[in-house]
Amino acid sequence: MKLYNTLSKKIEEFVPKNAEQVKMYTCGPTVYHFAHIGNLRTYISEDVLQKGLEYLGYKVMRCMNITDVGHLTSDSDTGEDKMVKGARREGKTVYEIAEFYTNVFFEDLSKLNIKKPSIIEKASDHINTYIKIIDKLINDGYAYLSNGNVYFDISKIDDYYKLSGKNPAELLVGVRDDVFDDSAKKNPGDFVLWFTISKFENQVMKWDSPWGVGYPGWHIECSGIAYEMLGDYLDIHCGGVDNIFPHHTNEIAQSEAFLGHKWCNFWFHGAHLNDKNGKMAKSNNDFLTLTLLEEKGYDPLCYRYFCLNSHYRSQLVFSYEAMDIAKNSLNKLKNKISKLNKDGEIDKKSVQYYNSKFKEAFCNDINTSLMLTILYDVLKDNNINDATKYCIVTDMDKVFSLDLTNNKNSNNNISKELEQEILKKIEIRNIAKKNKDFITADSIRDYLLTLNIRLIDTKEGTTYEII
RNA sequence: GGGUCCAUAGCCAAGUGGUAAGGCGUGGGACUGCAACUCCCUGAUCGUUGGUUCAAAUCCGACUGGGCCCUCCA
Repeated sequence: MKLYNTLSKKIEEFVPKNAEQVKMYTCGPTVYHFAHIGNLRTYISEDVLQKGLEYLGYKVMRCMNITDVGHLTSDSDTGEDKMVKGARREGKTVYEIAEFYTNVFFEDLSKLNIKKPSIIEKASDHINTYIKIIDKLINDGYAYLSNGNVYFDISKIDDYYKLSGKNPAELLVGVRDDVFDDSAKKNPGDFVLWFTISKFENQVMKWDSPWGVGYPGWHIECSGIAYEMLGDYLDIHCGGVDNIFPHHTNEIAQSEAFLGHKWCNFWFHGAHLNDKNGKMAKSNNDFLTLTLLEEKGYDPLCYRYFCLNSHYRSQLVFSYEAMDIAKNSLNKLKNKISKLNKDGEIDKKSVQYYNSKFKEAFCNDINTSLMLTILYDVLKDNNINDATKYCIVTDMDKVFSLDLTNNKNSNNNISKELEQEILKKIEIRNIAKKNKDFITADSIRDYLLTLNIRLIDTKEGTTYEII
């Protein structure tokens, strides 16, 4: 398949080291707050990537970290740990905060039909690995101790800026106001591998290390977990574009210095979700959560559809108008599919034809928009029967994961009592219609609509559907 | 200041040199007591401007307008 690689800035043929298995690493959340829907967009993109690869026949071994420690508001040694900040905000311990938001995160994934990675590791469970790596980096001259912290010396790496494409000579350090120059660093771009207690009095999670009691820097956790769980080589590393610099840049520096060889061939980055004013970020405290969307009447899968309609490398602008469109489109789509007659002989040639079109679109740098178009093409195709269409749709939904064939609002899901009541009302309405008492007839129709039950009048009689 | 990406109909969006996919909406029609649902029909020469080419939305330049990054962030 063809996939854009941030490392080369080109679309390349994706080839895993092992022909059948893909080792995929995904940067997970820092569990100090709710995930916002922009965060979730990246996980949706990664989910489509994983499922698409599986659709092509690969076995995907996917690992994700949960950051529950050592993630500072700033990477210089000022600022405050996010976990500590979250804990103080809510009057809980950092452990409670981590557990609570980890669970909420998994619930969000589940609502969006995102497959949970088979390997999920907490940052705090791999301290020994970080220590082992840092120790070797110091011994090999890549890292140094200064003012109580261990720093990575970026001058020891030839192409440190390769992933980010930045020009070091023109890079301004500390463009942002809240970033301070750390005089303990040899180079302004050096980053912390291990903090000691001397820097933070209020850090709760801390461990003993050869350099004193403290905690790991943010970047080392992904390198450590990936190394321990997936070994010396990665096929693809994923994350949001904001991670390109510095997080992924630093991961490459650490991991390759430690391993002594190239670590990961492919870097996959999802573009951001913006609102009309630009970036949606947690820091402005006014971010949209999946729960909020649900409260406003949007099924989480509408959001998934919304994301699938655009390309993962294009910035996407969120608006309620766009959500309404997605909701409407998905409903219509599901409605059409639910009316397909599943009985009949399946035309294998057509199945194969559309499968290959579908794969082709996926293999073209994950063109989800085109994949959806193919789905619509299938439904419109007059040369194939319903059973064949149903078969193809079911197959495609392995990647889409939009619950296309299982309608939650199916009429089967209502109680017998309600069903009886509806049928009785329909009967009364029929009589009213016969007597040209349209006021009564329409009031029944309107009443049922308030219960999200829509009457459908056909020549054969009146039926209903749950909307 | 440096870097980078983008600009296609009302909205979302595909398109990677040969004369503009798809979805939603809108308008019209069929159906209906009226509607809803469903079905049929319906729209753009691709930000502006130069250039390369037999041929450009697609390549190059300029301009305009945006987004993002430059150690919080998916």
